[in-house]
Amino acid sequence: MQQNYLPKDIESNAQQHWDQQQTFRATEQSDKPKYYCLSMFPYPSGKLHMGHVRNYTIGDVLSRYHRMKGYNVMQPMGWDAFGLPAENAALANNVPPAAWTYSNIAAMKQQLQALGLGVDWAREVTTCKPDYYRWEQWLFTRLFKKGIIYKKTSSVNWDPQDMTVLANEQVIDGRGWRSGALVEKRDIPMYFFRITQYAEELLAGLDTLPGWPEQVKTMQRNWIGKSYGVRFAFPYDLNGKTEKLWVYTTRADTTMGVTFVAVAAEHSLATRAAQGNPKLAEFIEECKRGGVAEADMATMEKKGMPTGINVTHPLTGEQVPVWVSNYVLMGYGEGAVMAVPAHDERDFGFAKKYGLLIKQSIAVKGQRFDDAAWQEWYADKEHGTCVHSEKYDGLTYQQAVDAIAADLQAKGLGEKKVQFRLRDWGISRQRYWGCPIPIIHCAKCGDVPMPDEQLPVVLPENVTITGAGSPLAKMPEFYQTTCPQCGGAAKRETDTMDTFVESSWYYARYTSPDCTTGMVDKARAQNWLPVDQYIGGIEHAILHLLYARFFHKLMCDEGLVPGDEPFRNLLTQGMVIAPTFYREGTGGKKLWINPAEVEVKTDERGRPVGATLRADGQPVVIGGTEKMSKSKNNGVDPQAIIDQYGADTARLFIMFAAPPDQQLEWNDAGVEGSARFLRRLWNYGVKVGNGGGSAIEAGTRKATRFEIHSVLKQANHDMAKHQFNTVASAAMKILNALERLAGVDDEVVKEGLSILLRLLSPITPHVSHQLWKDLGYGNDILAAPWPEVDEVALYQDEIDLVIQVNGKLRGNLRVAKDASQATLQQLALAHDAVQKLLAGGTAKKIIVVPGRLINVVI
RNA sequence: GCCGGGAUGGCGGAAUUGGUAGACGCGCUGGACUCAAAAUCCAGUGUCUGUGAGGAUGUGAGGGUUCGAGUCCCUCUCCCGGCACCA
Repeated sequence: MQQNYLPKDIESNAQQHWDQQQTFRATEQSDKPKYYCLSMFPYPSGKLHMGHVRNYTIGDVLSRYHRMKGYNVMQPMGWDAFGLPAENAALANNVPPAAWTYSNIAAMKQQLQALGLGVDWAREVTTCKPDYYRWEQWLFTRLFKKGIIYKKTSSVNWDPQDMTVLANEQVIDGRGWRSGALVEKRDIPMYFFRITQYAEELLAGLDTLPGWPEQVKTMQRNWIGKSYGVRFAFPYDLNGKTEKLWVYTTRADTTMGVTFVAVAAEHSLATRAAQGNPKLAEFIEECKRGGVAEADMATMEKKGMPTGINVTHPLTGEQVPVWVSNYVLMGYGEGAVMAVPAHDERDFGFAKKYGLLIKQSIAVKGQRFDDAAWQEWYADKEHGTCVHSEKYDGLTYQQAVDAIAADLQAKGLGEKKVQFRLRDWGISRQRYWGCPIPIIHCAKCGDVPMPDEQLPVVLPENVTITGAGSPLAKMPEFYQTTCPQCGGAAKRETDTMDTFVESSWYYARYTSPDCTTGMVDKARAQNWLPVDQYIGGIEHAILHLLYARFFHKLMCDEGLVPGDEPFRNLLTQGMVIAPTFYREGTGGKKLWINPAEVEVKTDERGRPVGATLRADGQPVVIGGTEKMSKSKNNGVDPQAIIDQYGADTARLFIMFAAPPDQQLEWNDAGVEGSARFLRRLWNYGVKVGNGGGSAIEAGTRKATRFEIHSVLKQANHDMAKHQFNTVASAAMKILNALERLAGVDDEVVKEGLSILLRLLSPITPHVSHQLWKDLGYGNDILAAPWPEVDEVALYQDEIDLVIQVNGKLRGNLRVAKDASQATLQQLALAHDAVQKLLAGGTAKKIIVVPGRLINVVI
């Protein structure tokens, strides 16, 4: 046995052992229950970051823990390989996206393997390879024929200088990130998944997922946004014909308070009104400026302009003006809203700004409307009743909605309607590095899906990226083709798919990554699905997880996968954040400095008082602590830690630092502490191996066993709830307890160390593996059972109780375990501290919490 | 703006879910070992006050419920994530 802790040797030995034994190859032939443990696959950016280390360590801890608990574990890994950064890298370094991606994959795979993850690499999936995306294209054609995929126009960010479509991320303060030109909205044709058809199912499915965090389910529910309302029309006259302006509202009870109607700038009525109204046309143009991101739209100053068109209120017959406004979104409902300034905060603000009429139609307990400022109760639908609403006066919310909906229906002008906030999923991207959309445009036959036998449509990999439009659109050899239906000349679609499509079904492909006859091999998919544990960043709470759930339902409809939901249990990990440092450059521009190059000075209490750059010893400014990012240069490279301390230290630190679902602040100092613990563990192992020391006395042995099993009990509880930081702390407590013992030649040491090594092995598998073998516990710790608590060791006949007076701690009391309430009350009253505070008086009340405390109220 | 989270010593965090606030670790202070340093080991470490035993105070701010609140309720502040083309 090595005298010193040498992580490099230990780790390569352990990894070799797992390789040779093919320990992590997962097979379907097993009599154990299956456990499919999946971490969100990485985008191959080139280097592992701390978020990856955290994500994959969590997954590996759960995998190894379940393996020891007797499960047949499958933990796969792959690459979310298509995406925008590859095109950006191509622009910056003049490397084809494919070459860049493949070399990143090779580098990251090596890093992941160095972490010692128990991954079945035989199941590796790479989404940019035709053997993967051909099945995505296959599903696309199926869904296109079924009508689940359809085509319509939609708004994108347009850079008028670079003549290219920009991602929201590439729009900075309303300008293109490279050109600096003001971005415009532009309507282009795109393919959409009809996810709204599954809205009800996606919503209901959330109730079948007790293993998901409540916050994620709440976010998804709100995102789907089911609302019960009324869709109705304001009739108006157009060239002698009666037209209808449709709106949707969840507050039909306030219909009598409508004073205007607002439509989105893209609404057909706005377009029509702008003809012959240059000012309005100009305003609509102005609304088209800026990007399409909702956060920007919603924080914009609310602006509007009258159309000059009046419509008829369907109940009162009054004329109400129609306004165009930037606060109405074309994508939701009808792209038009009835405005009730008295009972909607946004309408109120708008009406105040433009001097529009405000008409109260609801009152809570007779309260009078005051149009000077917005009051909470204006929008109170629980307690309000209709006022100034003619025949509806006195009705409550539900009564008024029912009555008004019925009247509108009788007039043929509306009806109750369930509406979803969820929009159909647009998947066309005007980019190169993505999965080609398998459609051929034929002048005669229209949009023709590729026949199965012609799939895949292979993406050419040797291209030059210019930043202006997709290279595919400039490659006749790619787009010139013939129509599969009529055989005439036709043009291949040059848009690619949203990369969310690839990440929506990879979890299923892992079950049979080699399948050449379909998306998945049904038998193997049936064996492994659903995923038992999914682990990934909280930032994926809505989009990715919703799309993957949607895809599972689509694949289920194709008979490919079992069940309704893909992920039984979900663990959302918090982000890794780090301090930022900078210096002011010319013009106040901040030059960000990596934490690794900075020396932080602290005072004698350890408080940071300043920081200097190691290179020149001159001060730098300490910025905030933020999400690790390239732009703030505060990313910490995990490789440096693995190289210096080994993978076990890196894994232990990241697990010990915080519970997995919590945000984690990176701090190098803690790494040192984790390394120190593993060194201590190793040294203790060496000491036990050598044997010796004084004999352990029976009382000490009993107390130590009590301590170890108490800690184990808590640790097992924490493990079950995925609180790995306290599991690590439990391991430290056990080592502390063992080190306090005078000798090592004792059963309690053998037992304690065996518990400690097994408890630690999911977190620090290499050192645990080596010590387990070296100390003769067995050949492979992974084959050992998970340690269980010996309840006998936990038996005590006396316990400590806390004595409180008026809820404040005043003393302790050692009592027999089964002492009666009366005895305890008596003992408490007799306690010195209680006597002193009672000062001869009597206690008002004595509260006994069994096994915990006695509170004397005086 | 909307939706979802979070805030506990100098720092990361713990608290058996309403019952001893600060486990475990980092840092810091003092000591041992050493020619010295590193490493290691021992002791101390929320704040204020007191020579001391002790006392007071303390979980973002303010209020409330309770014998008892970090935990429950109300109001507020700040920070973080998402907002449909970053992944």
